[in-house]
Amino acid sequence: MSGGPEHPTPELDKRKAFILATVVYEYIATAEPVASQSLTQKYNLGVSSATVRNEMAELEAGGFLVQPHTSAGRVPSDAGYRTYVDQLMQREQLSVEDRRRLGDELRDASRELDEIIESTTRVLGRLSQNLAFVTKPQHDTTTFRHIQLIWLSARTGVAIVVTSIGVSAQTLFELLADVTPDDLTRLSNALNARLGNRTLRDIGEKDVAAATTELNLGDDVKDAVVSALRTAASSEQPVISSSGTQHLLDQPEFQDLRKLRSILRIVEEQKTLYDLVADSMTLEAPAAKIGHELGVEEMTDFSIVTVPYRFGPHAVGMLSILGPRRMPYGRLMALASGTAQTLSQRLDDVGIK
Amino acid sequence: MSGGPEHPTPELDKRKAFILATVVYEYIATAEPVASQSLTQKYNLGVSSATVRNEMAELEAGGFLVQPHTSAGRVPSDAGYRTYVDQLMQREQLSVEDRRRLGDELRDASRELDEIIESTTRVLGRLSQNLAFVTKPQHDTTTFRHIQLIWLSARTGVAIVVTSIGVSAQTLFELLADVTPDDLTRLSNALNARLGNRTLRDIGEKDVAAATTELNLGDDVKDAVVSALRTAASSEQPVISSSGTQHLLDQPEFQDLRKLRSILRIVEEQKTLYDLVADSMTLEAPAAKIGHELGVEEMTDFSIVTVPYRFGPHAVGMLSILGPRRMPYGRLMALASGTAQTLSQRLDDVGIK
DNA sequence: CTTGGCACTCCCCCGCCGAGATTGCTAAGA
DNA sequence: TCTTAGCAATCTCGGCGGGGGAGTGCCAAG
Repeated sequence: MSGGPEHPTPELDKRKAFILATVVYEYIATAEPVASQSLTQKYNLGVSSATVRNEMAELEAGGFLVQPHTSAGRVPSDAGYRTYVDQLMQREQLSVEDRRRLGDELRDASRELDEIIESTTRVLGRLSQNLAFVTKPQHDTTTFRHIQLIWLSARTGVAIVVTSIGVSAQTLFELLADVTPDDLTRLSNALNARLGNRTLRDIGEKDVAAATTELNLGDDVKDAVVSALRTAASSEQPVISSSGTQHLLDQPEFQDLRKLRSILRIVEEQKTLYDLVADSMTLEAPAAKIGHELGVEEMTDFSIVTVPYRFGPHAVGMLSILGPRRMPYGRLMALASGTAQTLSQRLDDVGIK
Repeated sequence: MSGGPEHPTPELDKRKAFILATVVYEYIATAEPVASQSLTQKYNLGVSSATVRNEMAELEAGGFLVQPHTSAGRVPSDAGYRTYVDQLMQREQLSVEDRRRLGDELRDASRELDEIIESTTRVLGRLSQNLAFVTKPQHDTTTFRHIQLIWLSARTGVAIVVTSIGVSAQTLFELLADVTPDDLTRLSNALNARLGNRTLRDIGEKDVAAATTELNLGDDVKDAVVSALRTAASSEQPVISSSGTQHLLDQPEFQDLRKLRSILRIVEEQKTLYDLVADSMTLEAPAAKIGHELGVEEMTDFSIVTVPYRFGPHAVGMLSILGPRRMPYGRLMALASGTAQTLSQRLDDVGIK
């Protein structure tokens, strides 16, 4: 311990690192506190259980392990998992089996965006044996393709916005003054001519205003269109598809119902869930948030693995797996990555060139 | 048992009926087996507990009550609940409190169909303190308002169908031969002229064919339109919105996780759920299915209350509450009815005249 | 037919105990 | 200085048993 650097995560010597990694690995597999002796028996450590005990005691002092009670084995702490994920575990590739099932199950998915997302979520839930959730694509970086204003009555209509990834929104609108079907058709045409091939994000109010004033239409019409485009770009409360709640019940740590109740509520509410993963949208690699890192009291026993998926060059949504802290990070991160890749691929296939 | 009538539900004399009703009522309230003595204490029966015991023994022989074990009180059987619901309980009105909350929570709901359904589901889940699920409207009895075919590329496009209740479907289509934007516009106009004010159900393939041949468009175009209209009329797998799963965890009978797991799966799958309530769509009053009546092994501990909601003159969907068999049928049936009424009202307000 | 009384049954809670697992510590050895 | 064998101490967990209590069924009297 003499020359050790004073990092927040102090450097671990080789043996400690190996022991920590093994404890985490073993605990993930068995859900039982890991004893020094079982380690020396199962793994070839080259030292006795007494030595392992000493090391474990130091790992506990360093905050990587905790003991449920005096005469029990050790269990990883959040910091222990973190170190494991960041430094110790090997990055896994998607297993052949998983890759096959992923391909199989998504082969015959429909071409409809929503159904693609839903079926991807279901597959991810099933393969991960945890709760999977997927945010539906944000359209703000996708390319505008078409807007159609449909006349329903003198003062009502529907606005439909189509982007390169599909139909992104339909909005009912009400106007203050009468318009004719022809007004709306001409406005649609004007907007389509003007806005083509730009990303939704880049389309501003004045682009719309230019079209409406040209056609002598009121500001109420302009506002309706702007709001339709805005809704299309990103719904204020992003929608999440989720699947696999029942798998959580299988985890031994959730035999206690209290832990489950709040999770179910959070999953239904969606908003908290979204906020938890939102910051992972800009990342390249899969990210794991572990226990307290989630910053939500009720979720300290859970972890979330998140990875963005893309449409074209931009990340448009995220795929996540929610499970016990004791989750197989390596496999799930590989699985999430692989699924995200498959999904991105599929969106590119389906997308409108 | 000699001269007893051989009805499936034998006639109950007044006192038996009252005792059965009270046992059910009491068990619903307490979730504890009901003892003869507690009945005579809490309710003014005018007879002693010994008499009640005799009556209870006969009710058990008749299949209305069961005893968890020899020295326990009685619990209603499915038949007991059924008799209670059909003959014994009083039809409740929506309580003032519930009516107020219903109004409050749905006041500021959006005008978008999906959001109306979602928020109704959430409110129903919250007020019922059980799992609520609502089928999204079937459009086959709603009136056709508009179809718009949007050109995306020479061989792809989007079909949007608007009915009196809102936008009912958007479908991407692919064609075998090139078409121009103008082709699609003219076809849209032709279809709109031809199909206006008919219900989706009444629109047949030949109506579409008439329009496409008139414009010299191929059968692939016709098929695309027909399939869009068909999808709009009724999606083959009806979508269900659900809310309140976490309330099930609060029920004492579901402390056993095994019962919950299968329910969660069923709720996620949606299909079973839909099949269970589908036949209640044609009813006027709220219907209850109790335990075994649901016909699903994993759901024998549950009951479902269902009531259809309408758009205009037709039932278009259903609102259901899923909870323990021991649910307050009277209150929940009133709540479901009231919510359905509110929802129907709201759809009529929002619907396109 | 009703009712008070009573014996009987069964569940449930609680405390107790012993087995087993695992640790920390100590002292000897490399 | 690090490692290791040995050992006492600690804590959990499952099983066992008994007491309390709730509730029933039955009987005999009203």
